[in-house]
Amino acid sequence: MAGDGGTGRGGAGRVTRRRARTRADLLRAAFAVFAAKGFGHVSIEEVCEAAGYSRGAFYSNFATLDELFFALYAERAALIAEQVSAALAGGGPDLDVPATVDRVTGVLLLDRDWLLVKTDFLVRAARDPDVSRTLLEHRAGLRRALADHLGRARGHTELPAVLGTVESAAHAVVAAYDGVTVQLMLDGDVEHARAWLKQLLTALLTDGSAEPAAHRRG
Amino acid sequence: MAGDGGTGRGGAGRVTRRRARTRADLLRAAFAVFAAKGFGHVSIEEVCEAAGYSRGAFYSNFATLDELFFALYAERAALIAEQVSAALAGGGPDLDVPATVDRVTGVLLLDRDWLLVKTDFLVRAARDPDVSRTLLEHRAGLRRALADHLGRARGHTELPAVLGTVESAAHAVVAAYDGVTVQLMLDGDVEHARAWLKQLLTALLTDGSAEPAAHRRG
DNA sequence: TGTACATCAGTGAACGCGCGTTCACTGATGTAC
DNA sequence: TGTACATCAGTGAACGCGCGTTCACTGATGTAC
Repeated sequence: MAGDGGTGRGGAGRVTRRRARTRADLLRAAFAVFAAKGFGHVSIEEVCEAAGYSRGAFYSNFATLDELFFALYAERAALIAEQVSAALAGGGPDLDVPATVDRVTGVLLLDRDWLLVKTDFLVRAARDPDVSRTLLEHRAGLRRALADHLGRARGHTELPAVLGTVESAAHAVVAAYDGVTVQLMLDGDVEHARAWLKQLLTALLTDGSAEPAAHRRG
Repeated sequence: MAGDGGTGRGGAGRVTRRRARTRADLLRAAFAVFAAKGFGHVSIEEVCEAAGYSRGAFYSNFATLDELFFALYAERAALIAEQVSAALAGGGPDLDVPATVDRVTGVLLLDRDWLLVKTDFLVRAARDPDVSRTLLEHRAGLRRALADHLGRARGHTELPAVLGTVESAAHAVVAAYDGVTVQLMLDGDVEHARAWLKQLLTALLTDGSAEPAAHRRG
C-alpha cells in the first residue's frame, strides 16, 4: 500500500522534468484546495482546474485522490519534521529551554492551512489502521526528538517533577501542541496560539518557578 | 441559519409522534455512519439505507446533510455538557480535585465514536466562521463550568502557580483534553487515554506535589 | 368507543448533473547518430 | 550542433454511474362528531 512513490509505470522508469513539474503543480494546487474546502469535499476535477491541467494529467500521476493526499501529507510532514529538528538543534550547545520553546513553537504553529490539512489527515487516519500507523510513527519520531533534547537539558535547567520521565514530558508537549492546534483552527489567531502554547509548555516543563503571565481572550 | 430546529413547515406545526421517531432514527443511523466513514465520505442515501427509510423521508426532515450533521452535533454536545456538569457537581460540597478529575475524565473520553464525529465537526467548523462561532461558544461554556469549579476549589486544595488564573487553568484543561483526544483517535486505547489525561491534568492543576506515576506505551 | 374525513409523513420512480474513469490522439521530451 | 525517430506526458471528448433532488401518490395519524 505505501512504499513506492506513486503510480510509477512498471519498474524504475526515469521521471522526466515535465512529469516532475506537473506532479509538483498538482500537489501545490491540491494543498490550497484541501485547505480551503477540506478533503472529502474536493473533487479530482477541482484540483486539476486549480492546477491548470486536464483530468488526464491527474491520472497520469496518481491513481486516486487518496494517493495524492497521502503524498501531500508525507511531503509536508517531512518538511516540518526537519524544521523542528533544526529548531531544537539551533541555539548551539547551550541548552536553553525557554529559548528552544520559542523556536519550536514558532515552527509548529507557522501555517494554519497546514494544520487544517493535517487534521483532515488525522480524521482520515483515525478510520484506517494502516494510515494510523503512519501517523503514529511520525508522532513517535517527533516525541523521540523532543525527549532527546529534554534529556540533554536535564541538569542544566530545572525540569518537570510531576511528569516522571523525559518521554512523558515529550508526550505532554505533543498533547499541548495538539490542544492548542484545535483552538487555533477555530479562532484563527496565530499569535495568540503561540503565546498560549508557550505558556502551556512552560507550565509543563518547569517546576512552577516561571512568572505567571496572565492569559487573556476567550 | 441556526435557530429553528430544522425544516419545519412554515410556522409552529405540531410534530407528530411518527415524525419525531423518524427524525430520531435518522440521527441515530447518521451518527453510526459518520463515525464509521467520516462526514464528507457519506451520502444521504447511505444514511437513509442505514436508518431503513427512503430518501424522501430524509428530505421531509432535513434540507441538507449539513443540517442533519449540525442537529446531530448539537444534540450530542448538549448531552456531554450535561454529563460534565454532573461530574463536576457530583461528590458533594467537599471539593476533591483528584476525584473530580477522575469523574470528568471518565465522561470526556467515554466514546471514541463521538470523538471522531466531534473532530469531523471541528474540521468542518474551521472552514466556516458561523459554525466556528457555535463551537467556540460550546467550548467557552465548558471552560466556564471548569473555571467556576476550580475557583471554588482554590483554598481547599493547593492549586496551580504557573498558570495564572482559574480561567487559564480551565483553558489548559481543555487543551489537554483535545490533545489526548488526538492520540486516542489514532491508537484507540481508551483506558490508556484516560490514565494519560488524568496524569496531564494532575501535572497542570497541582504544584508538583503528586506522585510521578510513570507513563508507559507509545 | 367507533366512523368519516383531512392532513401529514414517507414511498419509490424518474430526472439530470457532476464527476470518476477511460482512451485515441498529439505535442513535448529525450536519445542516437 | 543538427536531424530523425521513439517514447512519454498531458489533452479533451465520451461514457456511464452514483446520487441529489423532485413529485405524484398512498398509507398513517390525528381530529371531529
